[in-house]
Amino acid sequence: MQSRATTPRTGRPRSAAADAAILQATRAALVELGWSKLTLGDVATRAGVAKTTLYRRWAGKNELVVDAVAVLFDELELPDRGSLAADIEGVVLQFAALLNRPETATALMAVVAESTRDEPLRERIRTSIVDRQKRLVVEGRARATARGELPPESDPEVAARTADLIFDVVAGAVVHRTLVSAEPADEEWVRAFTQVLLLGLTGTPPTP
Amino acid sequence: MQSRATTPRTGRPRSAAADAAILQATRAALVELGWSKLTLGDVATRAGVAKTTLYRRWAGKNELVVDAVAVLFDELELPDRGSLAADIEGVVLQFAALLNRPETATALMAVVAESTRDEPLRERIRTSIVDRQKRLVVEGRARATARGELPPESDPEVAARTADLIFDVVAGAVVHRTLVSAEPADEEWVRAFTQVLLLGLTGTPPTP
Amino acid sequence: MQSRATTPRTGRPRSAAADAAILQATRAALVELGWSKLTLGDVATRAGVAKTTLYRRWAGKNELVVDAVAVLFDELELPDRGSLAADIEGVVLQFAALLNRPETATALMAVVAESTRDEPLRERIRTSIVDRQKRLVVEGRARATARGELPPESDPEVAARTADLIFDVVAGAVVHRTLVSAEPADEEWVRAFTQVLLLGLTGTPPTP
Amino acid sequence: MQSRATTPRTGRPRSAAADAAILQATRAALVELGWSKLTLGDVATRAGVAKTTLYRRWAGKNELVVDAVAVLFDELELPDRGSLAADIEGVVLQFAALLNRPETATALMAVVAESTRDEPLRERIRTSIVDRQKRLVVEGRARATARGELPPESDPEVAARTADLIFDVVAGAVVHRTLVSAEPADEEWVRAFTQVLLLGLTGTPPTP
DNA sequence: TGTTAACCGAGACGGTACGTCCAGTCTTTCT
DNA sequence: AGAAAGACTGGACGTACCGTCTCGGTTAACA
Repeated sequence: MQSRATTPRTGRPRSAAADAAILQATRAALVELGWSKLTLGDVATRAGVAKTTLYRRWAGKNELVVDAVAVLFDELELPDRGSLAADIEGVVLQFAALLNRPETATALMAVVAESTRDEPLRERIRTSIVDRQKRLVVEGRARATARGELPPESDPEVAARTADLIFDVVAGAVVHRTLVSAEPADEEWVRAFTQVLLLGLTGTPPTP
Repeated sequence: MQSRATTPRTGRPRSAAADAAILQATRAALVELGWSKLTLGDVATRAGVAKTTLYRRWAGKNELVVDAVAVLFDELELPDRGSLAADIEGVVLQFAALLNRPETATALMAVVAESTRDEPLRERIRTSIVDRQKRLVVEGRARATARGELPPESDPEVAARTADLIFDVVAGAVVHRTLVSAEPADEEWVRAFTQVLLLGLTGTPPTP
Repeated sequence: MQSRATTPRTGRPRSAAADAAILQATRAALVELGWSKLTLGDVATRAGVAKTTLYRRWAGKNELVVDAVAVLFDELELPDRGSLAADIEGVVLQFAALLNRPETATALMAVVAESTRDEPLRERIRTSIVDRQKRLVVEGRARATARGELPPESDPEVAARTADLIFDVVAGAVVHRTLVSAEPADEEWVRAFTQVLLLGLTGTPPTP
Repeated sequence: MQSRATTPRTGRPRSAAADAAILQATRAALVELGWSKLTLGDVATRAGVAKTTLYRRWAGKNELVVDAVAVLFDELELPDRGSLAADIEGVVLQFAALLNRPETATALMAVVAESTRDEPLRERIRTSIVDRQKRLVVEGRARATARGELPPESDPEVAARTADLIFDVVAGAVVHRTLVSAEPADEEWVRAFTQVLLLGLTGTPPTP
């Protein structure tokens, strides 16, 4: 979040409680107001903190919101449901549920929009949110390989490229369905999507 | 754009040139400044128009930008390239090129973000942009059916659902690749993506 | 106050009522809070006016206060009391009373302090306040000359220099007595001061 | 660093050098920035001292500036120039020169302005600056009496009142001339002023 | 062919939020 | 216990836009 390299040894240390309170207040404000009506002054007030304290730690609204929202994405898990199809369905449903929370979808899209003009912000999004979730793809793939559902991939570069592709397809489809088409990513849709995806990856339809 | 039902029978009619100038100026401002730094006062100045004139025609920044950007999406075409795989690759590349234009990506994401809190805006996006592009899916499907690449679908509801799914997968994947992963949707990626998609839809890999 | 030369012919004209309300509110705030605790935001609120309106008309606190206070100095008069001594005593007492009003003394000194670093402000003070009051000296002198109490002065430059000197002595003494020495400029003090001044100017003590 | 022999047995003693450095830095900042742009943080930095140290010794900006400026006024002297007129001219010129120094005029006026709302500050100004300079009047008067230029005054209360009046007239006139009228108190003006003052006090014009 | 109503430009209006700066206090470590 | 460093709360600053509201001045359809 902040640089740990520069170790200021003197002076009053920054309040760790303030950080937590600010991120908490940011999420609360996102829920109530949405991205565009969220103001840093209001966040500061909610957190019981002066505006300057907030600006000392984050460069602006975008950076703050990325940090506030990032932690929510770490909740995603990949419980072993016995088959690749079931695993995919499970994680996609979790992801859809996450995007339906009022603080995530609007914030994520807005920040992504800003990031098209702001390279450091894009980098922050990538490291704080995106790359962290690729673990789900890698893990699911490993599990399916162990089960014999997928052939092992020896070339690591091909494996990485495939993982990226899967990630973009899965995350993109869910986001688009939820936000742009504005239709629910419910169980029925998830099942249909999983079937297409699995068939596309393995050439064989999932066995129910 | 505006209601034509109420027919003002007297008085000076609105300048048609102003509309075009404003939309043009909006796109120019988007290119230069991006969504978040675009101001309506600036757009008005660029268009050589009073702010009042602008507000008389659009409710706000979001609505204006949707209209300004919508027309760009109508440029997408589906030239007959002889096979379903080639058709898909062609349109996906067009879409990727469109998202790489500086005025589209940032504007689209920002407006989508706003729309999560603004039902009329969501509706406007859907009618002005999203639904208009589903024609590409429907047309491509019909062409592939005629070629015998896809079996005919008798149930119109199933057809619609499948079209929606394809649309979300295609559009979502390209958007996510371009904006979130921030990697180019180049020919190599498009070929890999098309292969997965086609296999997922037909159970058979595309024949080169 | 503002330039009358540039006559903007288009656009909504500035509200004349706003000007009056702002100056009125400024004086009220000076009475309650004094110079240093007066804030432009508070003045705007009191005047029922937006902060921007205030900044559109005045460059800052200093300029506003000069304008707000200047009008008070125009209340000074020189009633004919029959003799030069009585006239001087009368106007000095008025001046002392004016400086005892809570909105004047603190504001005037603060603005003068600022003006030592701000030439345009100094000019504004001079034209809005100082020079306007020299009329009292000139008028009193003319009246005394007509009465035969003072010899006529033919050289206008000498007359001007003498008027300036008298003005500095009178205004300076009263201000210093009131603000720096912080003693009241009461009738007794004024009488003693007038006696010294008159003797200094004419060589003859005032006749009671 | 070694403690000196006189070091108290407990606690670190206050640095005497810090006091001098702070006052020095205050004067330097006044010269560069003027009263209104002088900040205590900046003074502390210039003095190589922590803000805490500064606040431990002075209550605020006003008190600090009074102390920083007071010492300059002690430079005023009353060298014996042989006649009352010459003595007055000498001290008035000194005073005018002092007020022309950039750190004095602005600071003095600002502090006086504040003092109209701050009784302790007024008291501090009086004891630190004003009353200390009345010695000049008293001394000059005694010298003139010894020379026979002024009659001896037996009643001490009358003497005090007269001294106060002279002080207000002299200081006030010079200050007003310099700061408000913003004209130089040069030799010509001082001579004219002295002539009026002396005639006012003695009934006889000064003998050149 | 003149009315006339809706349009147009310009720009001031009341607001809201911004991001910065400074005052004055507090907390930490070092001397 | 005092000092340096620097984070803290709180509040005003002056700016930028927002979306609305007068103004004076067109302009095209109707009478």
